[in-house]
Amino acid sequence: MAKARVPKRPYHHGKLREALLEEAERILNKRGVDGLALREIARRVGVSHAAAYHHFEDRDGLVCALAARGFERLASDLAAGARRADGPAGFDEMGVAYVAFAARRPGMFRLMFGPEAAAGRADPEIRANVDAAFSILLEGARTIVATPGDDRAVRCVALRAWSLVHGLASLLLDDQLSHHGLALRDHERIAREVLAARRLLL
Amino acid sequence: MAKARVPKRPYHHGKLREALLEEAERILNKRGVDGLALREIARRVGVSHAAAYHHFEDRDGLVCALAARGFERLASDLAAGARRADGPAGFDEMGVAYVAFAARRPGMFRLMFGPEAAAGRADPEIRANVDAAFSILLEGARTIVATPGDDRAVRCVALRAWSLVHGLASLLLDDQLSHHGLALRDHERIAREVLAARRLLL
DNA sequence: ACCTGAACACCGTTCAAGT
DNA sequence: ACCTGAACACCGTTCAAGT
Repeated sequence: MAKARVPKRPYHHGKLREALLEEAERILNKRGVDGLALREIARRVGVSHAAAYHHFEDRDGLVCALAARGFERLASDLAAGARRADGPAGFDEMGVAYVAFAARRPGMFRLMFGPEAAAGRADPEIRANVDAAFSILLEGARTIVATPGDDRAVRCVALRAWSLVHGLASLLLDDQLSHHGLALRDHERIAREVLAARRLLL
Repeated sequence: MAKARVPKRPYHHGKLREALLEEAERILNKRGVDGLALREIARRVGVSHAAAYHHFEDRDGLVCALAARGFERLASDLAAGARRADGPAGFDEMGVAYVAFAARRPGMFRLMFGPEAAAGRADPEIRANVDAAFSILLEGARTIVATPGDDRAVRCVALRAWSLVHGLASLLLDDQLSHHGLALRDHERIAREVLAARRLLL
């Protein structure tokens, strides 16, 4: 019998970057950004701890790459939300979708807006995804504003709406509301209640 | 000449807990929660790296103690804000004060609501301070609601207002708005603009 | 072009021992 | 009651060397 000559994994992984990001996201969902350790990710993917540095500048580089993916998904979730209803009601649905995104992916949500991804705010890949998400928000704001041509008014409404849902999502995730009988699991009902002030954002 | 017999610092520090917290806050303001290292804090206070464990259960314990101080200051800032104007306008001032607190102490603000202080949400010392801050918010909400006796309505307004200012503060700190011409340094003007929808929170 | 192992300078945490 | 030093098991990051 010939000895096992074929190594289980070839020296070159082939799609290590992808594999690292996927493993990272698994850990992110379970233990949050602070639980993300480059060495552990490499270990679990079955590669040396130094290998990751051929695909990311450093730990923050990987965090930024994750953030880029997050904003991509957020944009698509927001667009899907807007499609659930016509006109102004579609804007409410976007808000509900925003909070739902945070509730479904708390680790990712915190990572996207956290200080470790701050370096990536300038990165063109991330910027493009962030801008895409923001454009969807602007379009939504345009549908509820009295003068859709007034860009300043549209941006003001968008800022209020973003602040409102971002704050609600953050407070829910950070467990600040459960002592007032508002549980994370009821995020959809709570979001609708908070957004009932919609025409009041104007 | 007698040799220096009096040690610079006695074996027992006396108020080590205080000293550690103060040094921690200095670092917190400069480098954020992630920059907080128990060993470095001890080193700078001039004490062994294990000494801190006689005053805090672990690193999260120190973070929670910092959070308790933070909520105390937030409550006093909010109260001071409310005193700046009578009636409903006082509620706006509270919102401005909330955002100003975040802008002045970004590291502290993030720590207070971040995942590392999550363990402390149950701690009675922190709870008392959080509840004190929340009570001030509720009182403010009561002044702008049409039916101050309707507790449900008051809490709903409070939640909207809190979400709005918390979201705005977070987005400003996390540098999500600077690309839209909204700089952290203009936090007061921006907060007033966003809060101009006050009577619309109802 | 991509991956490895050893090395370095940090951490958090524990614990027996000192004052 | 409070503090120390050594020890352990982790990190992130770098770099010469391997394939």
